[in-house]
Amino acid sequence: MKKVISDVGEKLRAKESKLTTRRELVLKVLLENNGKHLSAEEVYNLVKLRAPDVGLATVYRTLELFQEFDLIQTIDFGDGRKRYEFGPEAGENHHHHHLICIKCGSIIEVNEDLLEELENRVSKKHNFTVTDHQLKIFGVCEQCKKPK
Amino acid sequence: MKKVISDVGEKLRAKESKLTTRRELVLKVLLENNGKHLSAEEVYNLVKLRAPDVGLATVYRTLELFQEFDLIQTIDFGDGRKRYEFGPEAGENHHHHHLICIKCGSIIEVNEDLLEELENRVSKKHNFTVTDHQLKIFGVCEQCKKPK
DNA sequence: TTGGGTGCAAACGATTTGCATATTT
DNA sequence: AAATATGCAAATCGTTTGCACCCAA
Repeated sequence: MKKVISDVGEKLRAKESKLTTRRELVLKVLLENNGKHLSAEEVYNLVKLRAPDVGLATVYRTLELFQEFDLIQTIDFGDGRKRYEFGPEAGENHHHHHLICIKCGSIIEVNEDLLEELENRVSKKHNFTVTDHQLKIFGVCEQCKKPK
Repeated sequence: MKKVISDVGEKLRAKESKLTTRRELVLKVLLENNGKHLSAEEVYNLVKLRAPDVGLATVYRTLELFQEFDLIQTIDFGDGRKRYEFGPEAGENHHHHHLICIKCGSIIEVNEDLLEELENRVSKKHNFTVTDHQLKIFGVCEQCKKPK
């Protein structure tokens, strides 16, 4: 993790930005909760545990900054707030998808990427250069199917 | 279109709701602009042309009602507002996907659905019953690739 | 007449912004 | 010192809600 942080530091410095204590904390929180799809407020609360005087605005600004640097990705599960996750590893086409349970709201990550063929077809047909994609699959999860 | 409207009327009446003049106008606007992914405010403005005294709230309430009746679907292109579209034909698994140009923001609809195999795999693996899915493909559209 | 439907304005919740202050180099 | 970062509070923006009035069955 140290490596990630210093790498990020370099990236930021390259564009006259600083990796301040606050920003580093936001980054750590994101790293430590990788896969949890935190909302801005959740990040804020976690950061506040270690730096009780942070402002919510700083968290938002930091998240925006990280997005500009392609360090994090935002996802929208349709619950009215954006969620943030670290990665995907820069440049990689390392997509993962989400199963969203319409009963309990839980999110399951799926790491298979079977969209290549579809993408190829589509990009030929429409002369569209694909850079990214997002797939959300809605349904009912294992837990919610169990009879009680 | 008349048929659609009267069908909708029946559907609503079946659950002690009424297809009022206002609601019919909202429905017409949606039908006439099928494929345009209107936002609530856009619908509102179009309805206001024919009924200058509508309230924005009514439009929101109507859109919500139509959703409950599965008449329309909402999509979120990540621009901070929900967008609405008529269909898909009730019950059908008639999904279509969207190509979103990251330069000009235009949306291209794709009517192929090649996700079945992926869905099958995923639902077996996670014991997840799929009810719906949403695919957004980001990239650069034909227009935006043209040198000027 | 009775219950839903509607407009208006106020309320909301997530996010953004202005500004004066604090921090980093 | 110069420039960026930050906290706070106020502002925004899309959307929702409370309420008094309106309308259709």
